[in-house]
Amino acid sequence: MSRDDLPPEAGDGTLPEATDADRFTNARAIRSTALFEDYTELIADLTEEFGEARITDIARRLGVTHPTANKAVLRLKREGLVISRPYRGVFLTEAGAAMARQVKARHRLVVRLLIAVGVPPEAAEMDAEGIEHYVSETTLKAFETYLDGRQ
Amino acid sequence: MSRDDLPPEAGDGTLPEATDADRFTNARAIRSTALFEDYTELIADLTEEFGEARITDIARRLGVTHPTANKAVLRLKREGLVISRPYRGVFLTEAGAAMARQVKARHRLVVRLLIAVGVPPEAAEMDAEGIEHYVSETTLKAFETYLDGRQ
DNA sequence: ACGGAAATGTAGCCCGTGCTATATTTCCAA
DNA sequence: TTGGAAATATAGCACGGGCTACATTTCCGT
Ligand SMILES: [Mn+2]
Ligand SMILES: [Mn+2]
Ligand SMILES: [Mn+2]
Ligand SMILES: [Mn+2]
Repeated sequence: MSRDDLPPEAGDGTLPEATDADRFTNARAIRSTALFEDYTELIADLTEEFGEARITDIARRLGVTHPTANKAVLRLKREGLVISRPYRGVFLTEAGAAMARQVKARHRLVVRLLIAVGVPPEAAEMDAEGIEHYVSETTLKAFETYLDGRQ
Repeated sequence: MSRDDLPPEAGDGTLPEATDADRFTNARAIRSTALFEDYTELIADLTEEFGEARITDIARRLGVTHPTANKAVLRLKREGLVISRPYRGVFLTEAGAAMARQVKARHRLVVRLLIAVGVPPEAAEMDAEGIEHYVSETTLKAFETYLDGRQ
């Protein structure tokens, strides 16, 4: 039952295959940023709609309590993604706005692709909320190419 | 700046749209089961390869330390997904095996679809590790239909 | 102008998911 | 057979991300 011989890399000179651990490690790394992505995207939406993003509105749209949203905003602030003053609205920094733009683009593209392969729009919108965070640049490019190529 | 008038449901008799909060709540729920899904799938793989799933092998394949894997196995045990005796291997219960089968099928289907729309296999495999957990039954069905329909 | 309602902030709890350090057990080779 | 290496278990720390309860501040209608 020896399994010490699982190839950590190929014996020859070739690049090692992306190992299982790489995949899982990648997924864990993404998981830790997914929440920030959802927050920045949402704050961008609210700011566009109302001129500011209030804690209460953020919390309601996310389906969490406001203390939860408040804590998350503190983390966002710590990471330099938003600015805010006590008892006032939350606003994206340039870094936050950049993240929001990128995430929103990914979100839309994922929804479009899902619909293009036959997923009902409702389900596409629902599933995309999770999927969007795990779609790499490479895959995004492929989605674009696919969508362009079909008319 | 009044936003108390955001429609919680449509004024008429129609079903309320899946609201933003629903989407995020759904994604949060899935996030909390994704780890179990990866573990059961991996334990099934190791069991098939070696006749048992050892903590060390689980940890190495996931790219975490063995105390982390050990703790996770305790949670899996608590949820009735695995059985194990101290200092021995880990084995799936019927429920765990069922989860593993379902997750593996989803994993493969997601990879196949990504490749079918032009994603390079390497990237497909990488991204699928995260995406797989967020694909609903409805979307899975659509993937199957799409893949069948293209020859 | 002010009093109550709404919004925001904070404290403190729970549990998950990672880690390091250390103890214990099992296994294998000499 | 036994001693050391490998595997496993456990303790304890950190932090994320959820909650409730309560304090504070802001806002608005009378
Ligand atoms: Mn999302
Ligand atoms: Mn999104
Ligand atoms: Mn996975
Ligand atoms: Mn998988």
